[in-house]
Amino acid sequence: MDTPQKHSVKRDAILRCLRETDAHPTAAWLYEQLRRQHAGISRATVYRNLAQLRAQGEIISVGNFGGFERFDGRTDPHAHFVCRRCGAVLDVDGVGPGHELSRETAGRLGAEIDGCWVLFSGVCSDCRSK
Amino acid sequence: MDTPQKHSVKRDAILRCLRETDAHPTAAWLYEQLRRQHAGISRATVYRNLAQLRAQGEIISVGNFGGFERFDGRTDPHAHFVCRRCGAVLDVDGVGPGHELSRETAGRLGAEIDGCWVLFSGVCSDCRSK
DNA sequence: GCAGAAATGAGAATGATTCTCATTATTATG
DNA sequence: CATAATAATGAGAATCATTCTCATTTCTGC
Repeated sequence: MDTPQKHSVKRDAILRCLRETDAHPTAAWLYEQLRRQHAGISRATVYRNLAQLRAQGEIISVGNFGGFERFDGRTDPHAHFVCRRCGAVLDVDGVGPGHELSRETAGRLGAEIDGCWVLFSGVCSDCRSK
Repeated sequence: MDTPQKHSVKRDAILRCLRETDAHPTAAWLYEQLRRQHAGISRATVYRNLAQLRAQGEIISVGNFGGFERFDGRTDPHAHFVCRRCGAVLDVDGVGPGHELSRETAGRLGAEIDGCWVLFSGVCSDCRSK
């Protein structure tokens, strides 16, 4: 019951592309990449499939930074760091409210929690040394 | 050295408006509120002053949800919860990587960290009981 | 009061994302 | 294998929150 989807070469390619990088790309970046292998691919296809993959839980959105949504092929719980100078988004492992904290928060709010994002911002190593 | 700004009635009103609510409003919502007290106020003024207040650290942005940026007049460290059904954004206190964890993360990344966001998503109490 | 800096309003411009719709794959079925 | 039903796609138009422009007004220090 998890992936009752029919086959789509484009969607597969988008997912593969997203899993092969840790750059947390934008839709525009993915579009440029996919254009190489799939001449004539449309932006609409990229956006549509990103939305669908996210709805299926195959990918997540890290957030919207500077007007650009950033996607991630990693779906296991992990945090992120965004550099406000160059815009790079880095993975941060071993940080963040785990299931326990989410459960506690859910109880307090009377809400059903199904997602948690932890984001740090600052200036990355590369930008600091410039 | 914190607020070397000159006086601006509009900016003061925006800040006051934002501090009087815990709804984490959008720019559009603030614009509608401010129109009542300040007839003829322009959207540009709202956006410009929000940007300036954020740059000064007087307010923060909770994030961009559904294409709308949500602002918060509370600047002390606290987490948020966003309902993916109704879009409500709620404050969540007593959660989140504190300064210690940020310092640890910063060390690992070689980065300078100056901000941290913790966001939960799910279905809020109100929406669940419907 | 006066000059310079900052703020403002009105509306145009921007640009990422979404939508439309005709066409083309893909799947299920007889 | 046809063939109908469903899903995916491309091209480009449409959306719409946000930003920009620029002429005008307000504020500040002197």
